Amino acid sequence: MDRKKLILIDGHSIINRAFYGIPDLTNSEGVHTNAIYGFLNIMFKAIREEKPAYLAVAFDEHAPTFRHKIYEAYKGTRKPMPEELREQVPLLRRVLEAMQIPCVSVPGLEADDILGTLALKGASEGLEVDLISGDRDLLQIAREHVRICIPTTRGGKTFTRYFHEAELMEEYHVTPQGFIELKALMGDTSDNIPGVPKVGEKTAQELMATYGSLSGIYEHVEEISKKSIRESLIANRHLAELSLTLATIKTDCELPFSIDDAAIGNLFTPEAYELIKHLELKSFLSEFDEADKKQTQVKRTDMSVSSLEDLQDILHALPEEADLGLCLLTQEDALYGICAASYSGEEMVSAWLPLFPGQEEKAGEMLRKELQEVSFSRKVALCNVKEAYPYLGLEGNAALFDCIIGAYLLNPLKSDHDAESIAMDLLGWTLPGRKELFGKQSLSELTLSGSDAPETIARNEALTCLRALPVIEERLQNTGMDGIMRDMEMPLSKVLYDMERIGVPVRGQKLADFSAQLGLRIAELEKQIHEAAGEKFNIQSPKQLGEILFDRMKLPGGKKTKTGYSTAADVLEKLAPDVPFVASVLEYRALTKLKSTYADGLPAYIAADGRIHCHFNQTITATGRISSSDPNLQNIPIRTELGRELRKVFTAREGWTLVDADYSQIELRILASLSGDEGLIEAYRSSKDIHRITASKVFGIPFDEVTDLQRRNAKAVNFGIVYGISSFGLSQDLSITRKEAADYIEQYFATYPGIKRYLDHLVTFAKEKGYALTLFGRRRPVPELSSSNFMQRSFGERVAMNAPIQGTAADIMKIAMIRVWNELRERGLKSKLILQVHDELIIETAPEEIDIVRELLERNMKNAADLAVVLEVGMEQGTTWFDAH
DNA sequence: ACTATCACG
DNA sequence: ACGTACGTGATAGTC
Repeated sequence: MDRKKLILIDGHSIINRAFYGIPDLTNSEGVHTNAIYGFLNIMFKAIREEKPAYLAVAFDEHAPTFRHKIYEAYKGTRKPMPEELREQVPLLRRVLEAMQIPCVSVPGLEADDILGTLALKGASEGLEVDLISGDRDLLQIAREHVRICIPTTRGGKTFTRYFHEAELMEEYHVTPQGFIELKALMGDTSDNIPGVPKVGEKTAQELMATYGSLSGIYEHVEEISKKSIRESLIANRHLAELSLTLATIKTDCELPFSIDDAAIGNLFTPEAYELIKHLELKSFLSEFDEADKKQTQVKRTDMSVSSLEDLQDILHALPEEADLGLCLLTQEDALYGICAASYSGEEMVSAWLPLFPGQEEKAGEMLRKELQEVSFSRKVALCNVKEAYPYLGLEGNAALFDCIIGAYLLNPLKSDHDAESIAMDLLGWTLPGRKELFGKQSLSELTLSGSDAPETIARNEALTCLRALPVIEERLQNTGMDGIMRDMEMPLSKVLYDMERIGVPVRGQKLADFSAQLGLRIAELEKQIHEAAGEKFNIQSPKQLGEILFDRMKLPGGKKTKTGYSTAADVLEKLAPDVPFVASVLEYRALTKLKSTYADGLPAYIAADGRIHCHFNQTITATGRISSSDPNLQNIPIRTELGRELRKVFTAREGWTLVDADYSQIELRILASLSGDEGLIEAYRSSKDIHRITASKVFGIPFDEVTDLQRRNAKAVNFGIVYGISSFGLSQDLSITRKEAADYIEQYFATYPGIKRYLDHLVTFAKEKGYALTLFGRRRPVPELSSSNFMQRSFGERVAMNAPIQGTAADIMKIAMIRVWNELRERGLKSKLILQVHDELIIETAPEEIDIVRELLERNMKNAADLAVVLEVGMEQGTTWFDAH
């Protein structure tokens, strides 16, 4: 006979996990909801999978409690609960109550003890018990009919590890009782368990493995070979015994609660619906709504296809207007399979075709023919469209829709977007992710072993795209971002793909020469530094360097970070003028940075064609900028003379030229235009040096009498404004007092009152709406604005001021890139866009096209937006990037 | 896996 | 009183 299931949840442990595992979420009133969201996710997942008859959640009476606070000598080291989490606990309890799920808490009892007691009670009453906790302490409760479930949340995805006695034995080589004794030996500062001094994790495990139990260890204590361990064990026997008591979870508490009270009734009550709706946890509402519920359970048919021809027939037979979900399963430029999903009446159908090496070409041909070369427009939804372009091509009539990009636009704060998180967030589907299904195996390994994981992933991804497409489209429309998706991001994805494909030409030999040259100087410096210090140490270790500088050499200015002294450049620079040693360290730092990151780091990325094909990431930044990685070509040195030398290795192909165009002060010009401040707009119309004009106006002196220092200060204020000015930040940058910085800012705002009005408006707007907007309607949520924490809130205010400016600049550059790229193609030019560095574009240009390219670059960049001020573009050219910028 | 540092806009 | 400029990615050291 099957035993019924009881699920017990460790309330505080799981809500903590959820809080730290899920990015900040708020409803439109600013109530934080990420922990509630994560908790409910874990709970619903368990309910779906285990179909329990009973469910209860245990809480400590006062959060956070310190376990065993009777033992005063060992003060707790647990951090206090952040306000953003604290406020969610009572809300969660209300939701649970509304769902008629009992929350058990008893004054004077730890949640652990309640859970232990209930688990054993449930098991003895004939139930199968699942105990869900993020806390490994509960592992000691594992036994027959009691399973410990530990969920892990990463980037919004949740998976669970299950522990019976066997798994415990496998991982820790102990029984549940042994687990308590293990912990008693090694101690646990977060639970205030002292443990035996000198015995850490390793020793404790060895001892337990050898003697089997704590009493076994003490029976044979004289046999322990390590003297220090043996003596500590003997001397601290009382601590071991105390720790054992402290580490043991009670299983025999008197509880005013019986298992019957945990019987699951109707979870989906109207009260719970209202609460969840108010919290705007929309993905859970579908659990409530019967109609929605049916919709997510649309019938699906999985077709297996054995040849490209068969797949082609299926695609060919589809109605012309039918939208598609598509997954091209790729890894490292190889195609492992194709899955297409569509509707057949009310039903969803997915067709999966595994592929073998060598079939790429034919597969691409077929896909282009059936999906792209059609004479009507159909929507094809997929994930990571850049990876599909090699097969689908850049031409084509079907409207490609990248769900990942759509999901990014809807929430650019989320760390990584993938099909599984889209399925969860937008469809309420709980799907296994690649990490779970693939483990550490590659696609080629999985294919060889005949695993069905690739098929599962591909089908789920294609179906998710098919179903998520209308949801994302609707949300983009509701948020006014459908235009950005269609006219900016999707076209841009082609441009970025093409730039990645073409790559950037790099001279490997020059890098090697530069590396050798740096190596010589680094060796000299290293010798010099070690001699001056009087001992050899690792200069690259902030810890060791800090000790030498501030403990041994007694230099002023110690302490800054949590871990110890700060040895950051701005700290050292204040010491450098007086201390040659410090100057050497700074030079050493600069040179090793150049060597390791660039001179030695870049060659690994040079492909067989002599070029670097970096990734231009379209779904990373909070503001809408592109980022570059593997390698990052957007942070190649320029600010120092030596670093700048590196740019000489970026050399156009034989006979060609790099044409480099950059926007001049684009962010400040955007600020002038968006704020409508007449002073700043007029300043730009006069087309004189903007920082000098600002200095002249702010300090009230004639333009020609502005000193270099005054100009530099004005420039710093201009920058500061764009970052969301604060007197502290400015004072740091200029090495002046906060008061002086505040005076500058006040003067600045008096000079340009429109700027002040505009920045205030941006903060008010973001506070009201919960997000910041660019000129083109791109959103950035700013949940920090409703934080009760001053620091966080101030950060939110700066973000509210910066995001529209930085984001609008990013939008304008994206428009320019699309136009430049299109024109290059339409005119059949050979020259190629190869690099973007936020306000700079580089085109590798054929000799006969230089004039054409210069003209079209400048025109398209200038006209990308119609602002109240001109978008000035600077233009240079040269054989190398050094000469062209 | 996390922190400190530093390269760029 | 709080302790910071905005946005990224790579490397080395530390735990």
